[in-house]
Amino acid sequence: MATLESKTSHRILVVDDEKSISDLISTSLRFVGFEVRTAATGAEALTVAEEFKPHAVVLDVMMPDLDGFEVCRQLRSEGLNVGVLFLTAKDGMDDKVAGLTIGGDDYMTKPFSLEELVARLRALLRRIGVVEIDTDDEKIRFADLELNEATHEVHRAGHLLEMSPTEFQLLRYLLINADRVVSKAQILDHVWQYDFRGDAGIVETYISYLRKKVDSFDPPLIHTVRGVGYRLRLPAAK
Amino acid sequence: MATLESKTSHRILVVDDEKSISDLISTSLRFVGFEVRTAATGAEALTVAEEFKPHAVVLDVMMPDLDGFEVCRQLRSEGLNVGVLFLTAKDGMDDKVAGLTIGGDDYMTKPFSLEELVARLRALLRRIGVVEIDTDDEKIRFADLELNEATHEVHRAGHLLEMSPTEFQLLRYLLINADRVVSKAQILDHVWQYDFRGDAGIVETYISYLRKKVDSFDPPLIHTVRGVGYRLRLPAAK
DNA sequence: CCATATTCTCAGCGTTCTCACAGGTCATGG
DNA sequence: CCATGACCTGTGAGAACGCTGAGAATATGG
Repeated sequence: MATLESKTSHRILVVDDEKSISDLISTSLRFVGFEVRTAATGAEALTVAEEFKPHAVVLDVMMPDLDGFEVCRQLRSEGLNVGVLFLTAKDGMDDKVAGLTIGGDDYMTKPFSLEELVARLRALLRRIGVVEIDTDDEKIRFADLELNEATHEVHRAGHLLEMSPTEFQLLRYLLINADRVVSKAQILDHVWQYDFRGDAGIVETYISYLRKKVDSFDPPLIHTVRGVGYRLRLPAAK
Repeated sequence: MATLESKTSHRILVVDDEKSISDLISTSLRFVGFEVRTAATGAEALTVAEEFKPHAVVLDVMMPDLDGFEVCRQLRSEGLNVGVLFLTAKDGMDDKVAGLTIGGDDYMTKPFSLEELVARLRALLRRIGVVEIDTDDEKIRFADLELNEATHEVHRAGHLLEMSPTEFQLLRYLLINADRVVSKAQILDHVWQYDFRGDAGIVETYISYLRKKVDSFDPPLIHTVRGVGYRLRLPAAK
């Protein structure tokens, strides 16, 4: 309930020549409440942007016509106050990947997880000033559990918990969906990189890791819903 | 972030014939809160300045039509109380420019780092008297660590620490972003010269250098957030 | 021009993380 | 109560990550 974005939905332009990628991204972004438009080429991106006036652009660096940098430059020169989240291929061309974090911009390497994409995009909108700066926005809380995006810290009952990157992402996903059941498949789709081809059993392993850390305090917050998935909740006993 | 200048934003005119450079600069300056206008030629600079009335000008010395000195001269003859930060190519004419810094002006050689650009520009505005002189403005503090912009000195627990230029800049960047995680990519983009094409591993090396100096005292302040970046923090976060 | 400081690359090393697997435990339906 | 499938968790291999020393390359300042 807390995370329903019923208020102003922000406009995001997704630019990638691989349809499977831009579909994946746009579906996810729409689901979390953004208004999304897509473009498959740099030229198309500029055309669409002019009319759509996006608050942020998710932009593949490697594209057939104009590369991401050029598109970014032209967007900016049109005076749009737009944030850019660059997507770059992991392998090779590390040399061209310089200067992507100037201004409020950011970048991610493919493949990424959808959770991280959304988190980074929100952080970017916050920095750009599109969304009002509420310092609490950087924290997600549930009961006495608190996750801080800016410092990457997790506290439970005042104690600092050490978390690996994957544990952190998994916990964030559970927190965002607090009180709701999320299936292992959902978790896999959102928290793991989209090209992950392993067993869903990995989720059980990580839930186990999380429990050792998060639920070493009372009451336990991570609950199994047998046959369905997992759910973050407080014991009904009040 | 902590560096949002919500108060009076100062007007900066950026003059460079290379679009990629003026884009880079203006993006950075806008992000840290300045109001920016750009010009691609000396003639255009004069026109824009007349109407824009900038507090300071970032001015490339080498330009197709009028050179930076001539532009500067004409700006001054119009009675504008304007500070000038010259940009010069690495080779030659350093001495020619050096003479111009006797006023409130300053100069930097290309390529430069964005951190340094912003720091120099702020110092210049302070000297020019555009921004009120607050001696505290020249120091950045975190715990018992103090970095002085004016004297370029760093103290920890009362001890003076010797720092190389890069170490100083890196520490400043960490201090500005105290308590929040900064990635190696961010550090590279802000602290290193914009044409640096090396590995991000260099950041690890410099963090190591910094630790030997800054964290030879207790408690350690520079912390690694594995898989994400680095963070300046007090362990006091119980 | 030399001495020194600084920047940067690289590779070895230890640590942490990811993930598969497998045997144990538990809830549920018969 | 048992059988069954779902879930839990310890173990360990391999990979990824980060730290640091050594030394080459470069800049700096007398």
